Amino acid sequence: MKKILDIISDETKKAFVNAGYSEELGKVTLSNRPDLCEFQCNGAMAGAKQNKKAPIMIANEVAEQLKTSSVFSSVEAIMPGFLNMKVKEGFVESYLKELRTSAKFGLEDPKNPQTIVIDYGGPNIAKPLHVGHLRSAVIGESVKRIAKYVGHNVIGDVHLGDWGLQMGLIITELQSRQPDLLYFDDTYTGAYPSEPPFTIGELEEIYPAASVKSKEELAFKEKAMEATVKLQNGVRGYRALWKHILQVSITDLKKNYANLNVDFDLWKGESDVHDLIPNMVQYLKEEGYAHLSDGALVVDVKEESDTKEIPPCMILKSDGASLYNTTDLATILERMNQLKPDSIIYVVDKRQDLYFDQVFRCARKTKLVKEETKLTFLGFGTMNGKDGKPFKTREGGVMRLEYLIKEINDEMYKKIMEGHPTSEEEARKTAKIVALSAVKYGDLSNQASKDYTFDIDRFTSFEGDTGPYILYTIVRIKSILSKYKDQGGILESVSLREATNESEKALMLEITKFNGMMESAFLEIAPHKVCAYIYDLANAFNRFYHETKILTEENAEKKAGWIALLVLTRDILETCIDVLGFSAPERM
RNA sequence: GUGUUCGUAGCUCAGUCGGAUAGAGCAACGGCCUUCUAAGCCGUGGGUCGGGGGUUCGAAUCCCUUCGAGCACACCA
Repeated sequence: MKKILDIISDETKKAFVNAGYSEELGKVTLSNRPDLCEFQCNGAMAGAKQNKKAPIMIANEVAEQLKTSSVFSSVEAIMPGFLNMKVKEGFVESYLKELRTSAKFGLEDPKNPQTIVIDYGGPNIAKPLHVGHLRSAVIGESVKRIAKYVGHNVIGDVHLGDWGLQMGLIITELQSRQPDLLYFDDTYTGAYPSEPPFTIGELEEIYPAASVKSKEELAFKEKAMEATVKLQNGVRGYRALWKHILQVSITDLKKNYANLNVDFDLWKGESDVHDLIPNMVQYLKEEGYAHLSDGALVVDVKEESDTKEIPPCMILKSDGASLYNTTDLATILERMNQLKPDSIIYVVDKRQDLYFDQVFRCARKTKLVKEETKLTFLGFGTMNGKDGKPFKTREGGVMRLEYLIKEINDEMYKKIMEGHPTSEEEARKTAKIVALSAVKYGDLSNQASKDYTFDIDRFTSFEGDTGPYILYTIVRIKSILSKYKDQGGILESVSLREATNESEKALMLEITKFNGMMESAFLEIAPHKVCAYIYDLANAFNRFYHETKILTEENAEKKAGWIALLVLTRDILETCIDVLGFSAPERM
């Protein structure tokens, strides 16, 4: 269905035309003076010059035209030429009634659904997740869900870092610890065990140890590089070992991502495109795109309009090895072949801006992507600690994501037990849900591209503009609805009524904004708009709640109308938090 | 050095691609629970939108300039 602003704008545009002015002047926006009106139109001022007329005169003429409108309850022309308008309660009521019966609260399905690949997560399988992975997962998941909700065909790909020197390091360290393993026996031709020769706990210890060793012992590093080449060349034992690493690590990653309510459609990694690289490189050479520069194979990506020097995109290092750019280009190639996306969105640290600029340009220039395919870099800012510097543990190390989440879960558990004591089991469960909302809302309510301050104290205090506040609002509504049912009310049979007071109308108007909000959150890839919206909606509800005694209302129809409004508010809030990647408990 | 992002209340952030008196939250202060969850609601104080120019009826928003901060700048990912 149409957005409410469009309906109102159409109405106003007609009035402008009838008064003898051009149509585009009739564009209506939300009021930025809610004390004066609900909607406003500034077209009279814009039209003053072209019509050589005082803006207030134009505004008056238009206001006159709108007097008989079925939409507006009042339209005032205010100096110097604002049109301040309020809409009829009945208009809002009928709009909401239609909205309530539509599939997505008034949001229309896209005319041309797109296939969108979202590349996010990007964990390194040699290392446990740390706080640096949080933003990509949280933002990417939300972007994915928003696009899905809007009606596109969306594929989330975790894009594992599973193919570099890191693998060689682990294998080499493993060999020095357990040289007798079958995997290192070149003469062995039988099948390898299905059980890995290490646990996730050991794996987590092996990599850092190997990493340190490689910096101290040149011989070890060389051996690791050798092992990497052997692995990439397909040496059986190494491949088998690598598969074990992958399997153990992915199991652990899935568990961690599941705790964050993040899930991927594809668990592809750099290794998946390894076999595509030789042909791709050959293609780039044959078509004359790539040339040698200082021994490395590069593609020039400079453009006339550049205001700065853009270095060429490197395809192969001077030693012939592939690198980050290579696998990313090959990944684009693979995605184009297998998924044929209209759009690929990368949710990556914004410091990689230049890299992706090079990769995108290279992919376009060399026609690895179709001209119509959109490549988008959604760079997110750094997660800083209270001191404004990148987030660290108290000891100054990198904090594991698991520990961070645990810390917040525990804090939340304490809070719940202080507030509304309940069984240990339920409190733990609720704490987990609320904690996740605190972390995710805290992240998503900021613009993705900006650095933001991760302040555990602030996030666990959950007052004001926070995830828990949103959940609290939902829980309040749920509580009323369940009591209504206890009274014998039937939620399915209630129907909306005209607003009878200011706060009720304000709540209803807030609901009408849902479709427009979701549309722009998708177009602008901006989950923070969803946050801003539900905060406003929750505020509108809480004001209404404080003014209105719902369950004790004697007029049954009136009460049912309010219940219908609550159901709608709850459904929209829950839809929004689902799109943000968290959920609400029944009680808290 | 070049480029880039940014600078809004004491702190953390919004500000609908030029509109009216720049908004929230936290912190401070003052009200509101015998009645649907007080993790809430209502109110008070707090700002030369980094500085200076310009564009126009009108600028936090657009342009120029200046100061300050972060980040990036081919064989790492």
